[in-house]
Order: sequence, then structure tokens, then C-alpha cells
Amino acid sequence: MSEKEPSRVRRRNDPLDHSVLRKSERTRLAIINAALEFLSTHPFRDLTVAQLMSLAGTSRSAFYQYFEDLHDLMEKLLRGLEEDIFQVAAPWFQGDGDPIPMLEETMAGLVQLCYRQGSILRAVADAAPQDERLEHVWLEFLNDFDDAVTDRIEQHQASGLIEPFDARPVAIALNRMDASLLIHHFGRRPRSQQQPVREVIVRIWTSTLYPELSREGSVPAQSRSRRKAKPGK
Amino acid sequence: MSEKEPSRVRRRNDPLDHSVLRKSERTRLAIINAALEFLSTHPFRDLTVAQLMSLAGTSRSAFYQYFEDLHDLMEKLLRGLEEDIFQVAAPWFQGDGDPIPMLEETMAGLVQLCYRQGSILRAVADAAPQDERLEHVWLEFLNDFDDAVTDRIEQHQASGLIEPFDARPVAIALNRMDASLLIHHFGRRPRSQQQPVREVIVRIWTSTLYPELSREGSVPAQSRSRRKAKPGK
DNA sequence: AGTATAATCTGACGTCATGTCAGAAAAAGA
DNA sequence: TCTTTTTCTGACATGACGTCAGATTATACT
Repeated sequence: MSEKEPSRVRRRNDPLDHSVLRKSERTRLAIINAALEFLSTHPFRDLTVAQLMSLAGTSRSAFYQYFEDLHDLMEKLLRGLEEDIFQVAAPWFQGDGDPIPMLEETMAGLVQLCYRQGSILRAVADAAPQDERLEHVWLEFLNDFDDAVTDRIEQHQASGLIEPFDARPVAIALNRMDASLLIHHFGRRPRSQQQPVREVIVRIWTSTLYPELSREGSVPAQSRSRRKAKPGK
Repeated sequence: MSEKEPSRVRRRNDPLDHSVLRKSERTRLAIINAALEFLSTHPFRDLTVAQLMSLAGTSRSAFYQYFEDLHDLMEKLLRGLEEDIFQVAAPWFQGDGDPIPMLEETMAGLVQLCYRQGSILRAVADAAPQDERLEHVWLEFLNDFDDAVTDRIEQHQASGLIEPFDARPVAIALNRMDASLLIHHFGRRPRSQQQPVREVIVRIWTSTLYPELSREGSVPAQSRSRRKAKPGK
């Protein structure tokens, strides 16, 4: 998310009128915001540079001062998400203790995040196959997740929490499921409810990874609604 | 592949030489074959009408006599797959008896089919977000599967084979996983091996749908490759 | 503030793939 | 061989892209 600092703040007069930001930075943000707004209501295929820049309030050609092309813009948007996602996923990946509650927490966070940013995720996924470079970034993004999940499964296998099996294919499968599901449910309006999505993800992960643990204490696994999940504001 | 016959010989006596097919039909097939060949080695984004028609051996504009545009062509290709897929999936959907072997059979068939036709699947999935109509067809295709799986789960729930839970979200999740996975592993060259993919799909479906049944008889589920699985081909 | 300089913007241009159409060429039928 | 129908083709118009030189505006310094 954080690019470079506003850096040398040597404003002598009061650049505050124009906000502390450099012009270029303001324009860049205007473009990004226009894109976010547009993509929250339209599919990526309808986004053109002309459209976008008229929303952003400058001329079409100015776009190319900030991004190589639309796919480059999507890449930047993805990078923004990436951090948040890895951060919100931390509990299951790094916590210790009963893995199922950690899984639930991680997935709740993931679902909530994607509930808000799902349109970006969808836009990136839609755009990726059109551009070799973006596709590479997207696959790398997914692959990072595969690596992380594989590691975590192997750790839990080493400590006996998960029975031994080839971890990577399972990690890939679960991740692809998550991605497709999150995009499917939250990638366009109107969005699905969070709860059923959260529940089904947790159900499949736990029955796949922790079958013995999951057998108990969850009837149909309906009433497991946890803390009110602060409305997130 | 095939240029045009030495032709020049307009023998209307035996149209068999030019095959029994009408010219238009031969051209249509030439286009489709050129597309299949191209897509088995290149991503959809590199396919242009000009490229395609030069492979097919006729002029660019002739393309539009047969298809509205490239997305329409992709739709036709998808329709071709659709039948095969539903057919090969029959065992679990329609058979009766122990559900796990049926699942295994269905998934083996699915994996094998997609091993061969994966590039089409990928091309369609890649192309879908670019065209409203194709996207609709693709989503409908997935949705038909969701319906079928939901029904089957509910049947098995009614007969006590599967514990009660909201079937549709689970069906959706499992289907999206399958689709992503099949495209991921078989959508481009070099392709993954069939066995691990088949195994992981079966593992996740069974542990999700038939957790009690699956607990037994499968150690880590590695050594389940009893039969030599005739080398494919 | 006033001005020099650097940063940013803009319109015009060339490119490429698309989809259409009228006329040419070839196939089908007799 | 001739006629009719089908199929193909080149040329055109369109729309989005990405670039660039010159104009315009912001910024820094006195």
C-alpha cells in the first residue's frame, strides 16, 4: 500500500491548499480511485483508458505517465491487496494452538477483506489472461499462497496434527477453491452474504486437513457464529 | 494442417474426392481445427482472426461467415466439451451403490478428459471475462454443474449417506475447485500428471462429503494406485 | 512576489485488430 | 456447358492503443 514517503516536505508557501501531495501523486491517486470506483460497478472489459481518464479528470494521454497500460494498473492494484491478504491470513499460518479456531479466524478475515475488495480481485483475475506480464504476477501471487499453505500443512503433519500426504497438491486445490469462491461470491454486485461462504470454506478445509478434530463439536456446523466480528466500520 | 487438394479437378461425378462435405462445412471444420491446434500451443490472447484464418487457409474475412467473432468460436468449442463432460461424469451423478468408487470413476474420467482437452477449457475460461455473452455461457455451464452436484448431494443426504448441511454452497465450492484445478494442471503445456490431480480431487470430495466412509481403508491414500492405470493413451 | 526550471499535460499522429460489404470467384445443380 | 447459389476476397470505416513534441502548469529559489 505505502509507496514512497511524501518525502522532502520543503514547501515554503502553503502547498497545503493543494494538499501536501505533489501534483503527480494527486493525479496518480485520482486515476487509482477512478479505477476502483469504476471496477466496483463495471467489469474490467468495459474499462478503457479514455473512460478512466475522463473519470479521473485529465486527458487520456496523461494516463501513460503513470502506468504502462491498463494491465500495469491492475498489477498495482493487486500489489495493494496482496499485503492486506497475507496480513489477514496470519492466524492459521503463524498462530499456535488449536488449529481449527485459527483457521476460522483466518478465513473470517479473508472473507471479510474480499467482501470489501472483491471487485478488485475479480478485475485482476479477469484481466490476467489478457496480458502475459499480469498473468505472471497473478500466478506468482497464487503460488506464494500455495507455498505458504504447503509449508503450514507440512508443519502440522510433522507435529501429527495432519495425517501424512503430499501437501502441495492439496494446498493448491484448497487455494484455488478459495480464490474462485471469493471471486464468485464477492467479485460482482450484488454480493453474497459472508457467512455461508465463510462456513463452506472452513468446512472443506477442516474436513480435508483435520478430519478427526472436525468430527466433534460441530453439528451441521451452522451455529458456530463467533464474535460479532466488529462491523469493520 | 491440410492445404487444399490439388483440386482444379472439378469432378462432380464423385464428390467423395472432396469428401462428402459441403464446402462451407469443410471450411468451418478447418477453422475449428486451426483454432484447436493453435490453442493447444498458444494462449487465447495471442489468437487473432488473421492468424487463425491464415492457419485455416482462407482469407480473414471469410471467418465472419462462420462465426460472429472469436468469442462465438470459443462458445462453440465449449459446447463441444460440455457434452463429453457431462457424459463422463455420469457414474457419481447417476449410479447407485458405494458412492466413493463412483466418485473415483467420475473424477478419473473427468481428469482424463481434461488432460486431453484442457487447453480448450483454459482458452474458454481465459476468454470468458472479455465478452459478456461468452461469460454468460461459461457461468451457465458452471451453474449447470452446481445444480447437478447440489441435487446429488441432497439425494445422498436424504438417504443418509451425507450428513445434512446446506448443499449448494458446498457444491459450488467443490465445482470451482475442480474447474480451477483442471485448468491449472492441464490448461497449458507441459501438463501435470493425472494421478496426483485425480487423487487430490477425490480426497477433498470424499473427506467433505463422506467423512465417515473415507476414514477407513485409505491410509495416507498414497498406495491407492492399485491397478496400473493403463498408461493413458 | 517573480521568474527560471522542472514537472506535468495535451492534441495529433501512426498502428493494429476488428467487423462489414459489394463484387469476384468458385461450387452445386441441371 | 450454363445457371444459380454459395463462398471468398480486398477495401473500407471504426475504435482503442501508445507515443511524442510542444504547450502549460507546478515548484523552487531569490
